[in-house]
Amino acid sequence: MKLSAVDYWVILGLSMQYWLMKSEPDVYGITDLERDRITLWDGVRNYQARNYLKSMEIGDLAFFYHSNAKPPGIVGVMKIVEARVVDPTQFDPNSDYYDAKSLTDAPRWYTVRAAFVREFSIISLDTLRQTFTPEELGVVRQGNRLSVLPVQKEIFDRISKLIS
DNA sequence: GCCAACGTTGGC
DNA sequence: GCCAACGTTGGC
Repeated sequence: MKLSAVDYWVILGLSMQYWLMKSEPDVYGITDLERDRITLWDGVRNYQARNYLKSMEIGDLAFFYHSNAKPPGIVGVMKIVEARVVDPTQFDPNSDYYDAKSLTDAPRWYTVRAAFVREFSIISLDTLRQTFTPEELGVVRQGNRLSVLPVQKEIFDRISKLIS
């Protein structure tokens, strides 16, 4: 019997986690990730989002969400391939994400490496609003600015069924 | 381009 | 520790 990685997770009693991560397609979109295959998710400078990034584990899946897009929405899936990576841009004075208050021996900003899994036709914010309540899916909440959000397994599965 | 939402900063 | 001012996000 051949076991998949997910089977091992189940056997070990580990639960896989699911996420939604935003990026502006003009800055870094799903086609950029498809080209690069793997990317370092740098530049997050919000503590709540950082805390979610820190709790990600290898094998977790995340929806790729295009923000500031016409229309905004979910456009693909990626897989976390490296957890708790120190975001190097915090120490780079030439970076937009430079943080002068972050110390090299106590970095403030951690992130992940994520790999391209698939792209699909957009599940628009409009559709997400029609399908989910703000309690079920945080991204449909008005005024939601968090760029990294957890997604419950049940909701992840329901979104997956909307993929055409 | 507007502006509501909301996180962060800094004076007190 | 409070909260006003300010800056940013992100939909529209």
